[in-house]
Amino acid sequence: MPIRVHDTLSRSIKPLLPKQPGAEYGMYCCGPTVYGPAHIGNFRTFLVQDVLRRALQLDGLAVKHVRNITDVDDKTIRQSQAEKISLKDFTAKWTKKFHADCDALNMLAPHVEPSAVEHIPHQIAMIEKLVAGGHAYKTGDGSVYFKVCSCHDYGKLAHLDRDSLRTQDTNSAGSVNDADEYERESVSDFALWKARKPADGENFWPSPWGEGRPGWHIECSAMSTHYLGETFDLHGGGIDLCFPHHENEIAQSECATGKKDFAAHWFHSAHLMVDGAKMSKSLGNLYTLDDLVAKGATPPAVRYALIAGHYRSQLNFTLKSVEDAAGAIAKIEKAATKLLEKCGLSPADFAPPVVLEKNTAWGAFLPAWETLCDDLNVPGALGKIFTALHAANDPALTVEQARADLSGLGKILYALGIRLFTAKKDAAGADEIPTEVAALGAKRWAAKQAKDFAGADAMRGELEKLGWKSLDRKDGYALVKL
RNA sequence: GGUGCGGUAGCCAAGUGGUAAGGCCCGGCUCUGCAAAAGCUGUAUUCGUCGGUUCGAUUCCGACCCGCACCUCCA
Repeated sequence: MPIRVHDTLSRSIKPLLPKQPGAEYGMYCCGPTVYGPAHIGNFRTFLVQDVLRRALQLDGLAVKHVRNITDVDDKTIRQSQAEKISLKDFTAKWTKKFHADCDALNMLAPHVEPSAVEHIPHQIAMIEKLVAGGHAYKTGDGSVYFKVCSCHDYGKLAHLDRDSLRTQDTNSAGSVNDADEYERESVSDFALWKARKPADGENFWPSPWGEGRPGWHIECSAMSTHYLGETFDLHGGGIDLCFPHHENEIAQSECATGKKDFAAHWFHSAHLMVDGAKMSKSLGNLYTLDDLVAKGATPPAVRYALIAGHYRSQLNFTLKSVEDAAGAIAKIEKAATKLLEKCGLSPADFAPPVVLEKNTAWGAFLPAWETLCDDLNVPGALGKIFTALHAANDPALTVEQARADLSGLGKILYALGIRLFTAKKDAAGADEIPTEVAALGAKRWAAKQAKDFAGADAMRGELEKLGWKSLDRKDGYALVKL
């Protein structure tokens, strides 16, 4: 059963299938502009794409995931100059940080991660095609603009009316769109190539139109078609990219190639809100992963919190949602541990996707998988996971059923990118029990066995002062850090 | 003004033309010397408001109220 998700172009839910059975499934996602640490809003989008990719792979598709790095624009240039380092060193630094955060959030690396700067020749080649085809023109300063009126179905993605576009003279920020200032023929025309300006410093490249740098939109068109072909399967990004970025990508790509189906499917995810408000620097609610970790959050819990809402709905992110997520993960771990015990396995054996027998079984987790396949309904799937987990706790469950359930759980958690038992591994070193604590624990246990409850309780108080507590069972106890 | 989305329990969040998944929190029970942990279990006569269609609507239609996003380089 193919995975079905919403397509922005047709405004409908469509199955995700390669053009021919067995063919590679090409998905292109607009990546980050590396001028600082990415914030959790960026990661929500990348995380949703990561879940989609994992699900597609689990469904048997040969996915080729391409996600670019935008490493030249006003912000990267301005910041690198401010720090007095080269653009290359500057963007390398933040690309590295981005990768580290992605790893922490358990995101699969894209198969190809092209840099915009390294693909300037491809961009120039595409611009040349557009100029030759009458879709672009050079202005007096050596810039090149895309001629929007040469593209008859411009606006088809965002469903915008071209006439209103051309007459619009202010943007949402209230600033005036002055066509004359840029020598543009129309305010809706956009830059393909930006002529070199003094403020660019050393950051310019040669082109048939003179020195300069590429416009933002052309980067993605050139890189996506270079790695995935002139028409490919799916293009994704945050909903804000729908217009103008994706609209412009469609226009320039289809005008350059002459083909009308640049991307077969447009996959957009809704924005993240923080504490009920739009994220913004001025509100001080623009969290990075490091910010959250500093507040005590763990990356797995952040991942869970960020994917726990449906991708087409705005998600209101709060610190409490991360705490709730940590509790939910712990609950899954407990139930998984029981299943593992039933099968005679240990948490160390659980590495999604769990390979048991042929690993084809879904067990009680089939409903969760089916829900995920239905427009990537992560919150619905999570609900079905917990329902299945309750059922799996039934003492009457056979080992055979437990193994099937474990296989299904491993697969659905793989799709969601939720790793279990990571905290224990990390804490193994940190939780080393100091000898005095161990001695005190043993003494308390002995007192308790001797029914000296007052003494035992007193020693429990001492343990707590040392930051430890004793979890007693019938046959023994375990010391854990508070 | 244009385009689009949403209002479901204390919080978060699915879903369906036939009388509301799940998570967090909270309550109860079991277990326990007491706790903790763990397991079980309980909590929306109700799904923004008002109409309409229907045997029946939270789910379809209309109106309204409220909130949100995008509208030229923000994921």
